[in-house]
Amino acid sequence: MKKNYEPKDTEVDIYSNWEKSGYFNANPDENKQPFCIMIPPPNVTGTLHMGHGFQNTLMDALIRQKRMSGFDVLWQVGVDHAGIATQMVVERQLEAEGTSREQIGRDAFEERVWQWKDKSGNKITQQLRRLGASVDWTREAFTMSDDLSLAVKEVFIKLHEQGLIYRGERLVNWDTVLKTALSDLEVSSEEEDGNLWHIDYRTTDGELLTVATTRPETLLGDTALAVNPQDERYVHLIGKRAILPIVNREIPIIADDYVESEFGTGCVKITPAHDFNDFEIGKRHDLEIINILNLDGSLNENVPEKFQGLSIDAARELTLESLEDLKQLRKTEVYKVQIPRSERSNSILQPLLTKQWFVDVKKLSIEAIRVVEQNETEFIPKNWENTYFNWMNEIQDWCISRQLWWGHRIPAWYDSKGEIYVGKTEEEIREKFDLGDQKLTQEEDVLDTWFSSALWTFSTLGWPKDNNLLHRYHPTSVLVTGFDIIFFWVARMIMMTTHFIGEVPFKKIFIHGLIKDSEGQKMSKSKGNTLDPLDIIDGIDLTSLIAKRTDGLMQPKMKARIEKQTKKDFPDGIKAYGTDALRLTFCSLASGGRDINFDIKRVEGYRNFCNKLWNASRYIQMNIENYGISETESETVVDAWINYKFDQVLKDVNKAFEEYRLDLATKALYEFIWYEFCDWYIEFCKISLTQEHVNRQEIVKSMVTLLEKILRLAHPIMPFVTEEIWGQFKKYHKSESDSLMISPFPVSIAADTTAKSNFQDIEWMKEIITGIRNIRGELLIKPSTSINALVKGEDKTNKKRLEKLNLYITNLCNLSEISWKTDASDDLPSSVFALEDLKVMIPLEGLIDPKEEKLRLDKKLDKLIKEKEMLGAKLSNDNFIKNAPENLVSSQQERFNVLTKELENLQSQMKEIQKLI
RNA sequence: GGGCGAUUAACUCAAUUGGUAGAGUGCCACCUUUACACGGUGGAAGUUACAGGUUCAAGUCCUGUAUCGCCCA
Repeated sequence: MKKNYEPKDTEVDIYSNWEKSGYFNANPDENKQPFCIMIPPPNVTGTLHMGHGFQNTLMDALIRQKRMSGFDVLWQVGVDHAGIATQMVVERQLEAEGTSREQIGRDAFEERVWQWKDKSGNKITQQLRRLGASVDWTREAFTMSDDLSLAVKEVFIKLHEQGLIYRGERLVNWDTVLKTALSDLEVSSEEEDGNLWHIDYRTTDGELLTVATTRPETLLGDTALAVNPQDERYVHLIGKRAILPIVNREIPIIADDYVESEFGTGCVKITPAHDFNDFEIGKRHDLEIINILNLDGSLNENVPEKFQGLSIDAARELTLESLEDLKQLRKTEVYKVQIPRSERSNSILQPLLTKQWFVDVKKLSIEAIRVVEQNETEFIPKNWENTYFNWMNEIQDWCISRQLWWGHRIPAWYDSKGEIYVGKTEEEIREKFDLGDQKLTQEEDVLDTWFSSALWTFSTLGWPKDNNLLHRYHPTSVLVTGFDIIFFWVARMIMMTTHFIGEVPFKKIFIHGLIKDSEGQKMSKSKGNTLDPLDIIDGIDLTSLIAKRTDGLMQPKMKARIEKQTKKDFPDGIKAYGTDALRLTFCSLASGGRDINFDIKRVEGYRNFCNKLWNASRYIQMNIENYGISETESETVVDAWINYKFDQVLKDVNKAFEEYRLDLATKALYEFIWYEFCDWYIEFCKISLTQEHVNRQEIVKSMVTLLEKILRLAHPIMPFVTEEIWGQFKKYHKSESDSLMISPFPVSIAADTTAKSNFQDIEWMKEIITGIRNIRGELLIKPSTSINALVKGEDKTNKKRLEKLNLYITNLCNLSEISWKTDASDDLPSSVFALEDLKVMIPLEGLIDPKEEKLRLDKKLDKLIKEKEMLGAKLSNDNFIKNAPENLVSSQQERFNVLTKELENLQSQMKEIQKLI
């Protein structure tokens, strides 16, 4: 074994061995209980980011723990087709070739997308392999595959038959660059600098009123002015008519509660065709809806001629100029405005009235609410169900059509009169509706990618085909996802699945937080603070990291800032920490909070931890080489102690997995491996192995057996280093498995009373050792100086313990001798510490300066006296005795007695010390 | 405007039904001891944002304030 663990040497090979051996694959025929997780499908265009890394690490840990615990595990993998994103990628390619999708046509374009997918669409799945994700690659799914498309078609047609899908004219978020409707998820609304313009209107009676707006150009499509009905300034105007400037159209003045009197002038313009709120007001007051935009965002024929064909920006300028000329622009106020932008094209989105397809989700939501209310599916942590209910109770119809060429084309046909027919194929429709050979044209639109994702849990299992695996893996065991897509995905899966399958898609919903940078900022390309999980695994130098972060920025001016920040945060780039260190970090951060500030220093700590485990193993291996290994294990007090401890940790880890608290599982592992296994157990073994009379080979065997158990326990969270070590020890532990990842997870064994008493003996010894080391450390006694120690006390068990464990104590504290003081003579002036009724003394003997010892003792005494006072107050409080649980009272009383004894011992020694000063 | 969440050591995070606050990193001292300096031993460091309240007992429950963040309108 190398002196340091080098993840690079092993990880890729280990993974490909696992994959080749078929260990990841589900085995539905086996007589095992099923456990199933559906991966939240990443975009086919995507590359692995920290969120993926985090999420997939959690899933993989859960999956591996279940697999080792004897479940038939299915971790379903796959990607979604990412309508817009993918289309944009291929369009950019075409542009580079000097052509366009319009030029090559729809069929050829689709062909090109498939070509792109085959060639470049598997980047993220390759990256998942680097994380160690043990997904079943043989079942990899794709939302545009034939099987999944079949499910999409089936669902669409059924919903349409049931009257739950309709086509209608509604306002949608319209991207004027990409010329398509967008989902709410693709809209990012941020505050930007803008203006609030105050515009004068006149009523038909000649009265003046001023309206404030952030979008003056939309007045060309206004069909009303509105005020709050309670607003006394305007109450007399309600019902009158005003003249729209520039256009000179007469519009009504209406009253609506929506209007806030405090906003602007308290009088607002209403543009039902281009504002979501105004649209609702328009419906309430039966207002005319005038659409003034073309699909590309230019102004259409519904505006005065000089505005026609202008862009929105140009129209705004001309509107303001015209108002100025008319002397109707009263003032311009600087104002912060929420601007909704397309995450795809970064263009400002326009609410636009277009014909779209919608799902009437209100009816689907009833059952979806019930199953969560009645805990048929359960959010972890529980409080996320509030978010879910809030959204469900105010649910809006879901716009599922997109004006794209990449996606599931809507299975609807129109005849020449515009009648709609929905069905699987044109032939089927002709027959079903007896349409003869009249001309039919298929709907051009495709479906929202989320529509196919909503079917993910059952479409990937083979629905609607008969020979599907739903009976085995559905409902799936748990969904692992971020809270940001509870609406877009989780809620929609629950609706679709309860409606079509009649059961919930998953029994548990494990919601995790979002990874932010170490300062709590959201990671984003434009901020230049992203981290690539693979860079943490493989390492990256500063220059490359800066290049990566500043490449292809939307705002080039950020470059200098990003460069500076990156130099500050990562002055030496990022070291290669390996996958296990990253996974440990992710798991340790999975505590249920909603923001996770990722600090690279935590990774370093866990990298060191991997190395620690590696080196402990290396030490054991050296002993095998030195002494050989027996078939039987030693059964010493040390073995009993560590096995007892291991069992406790195993219980903690199991509990943590049950409760989805991987942070606690990680913590338990870390503390056990480092602080018990390495710091104590191996140190004890070192000492045992120096003894001539012991059976060294048996001790070595014990070490190997324990190590192998530890590797099995730790494997789900740190799979690579454990598998590597396990493999190196295979010929010694002789496990029947071919691989650690398919070995059984450790099982708890009931400890007997001897084991418990042995356990307590060692715990007692650890305190003695720590106490002596504490004196050595604080009084700066050189490690190389051998000293004497005396122990005095009444308890006979302690005397026996000391005799039994003398060897360990003397070695680990570098004592020449530790002896039980039996005679009644006065104690020598000593440095001392107290453990219950014991007094452990290190005689000064010119070794220790009494003044130093007095200082040290003063500090200890202070602490103990304070604690004793506190306890005393508590115990003399009748209310405490009366109300507190009995076991607490007795334990506090016990602690009080111990303190009293310890203080006595320390104080008597203090007197001796003071004589010397 | 409505809802939700956060505020704990210098930094990043823990703390099981209320029972005397713990890790990692960093810091200080000592140690180059044949597993590991990606290490060992010891140490310092917190008025748990603030102000009230409930309770024998509050980081934990309640009310209010401040700051920050997210979602919805």
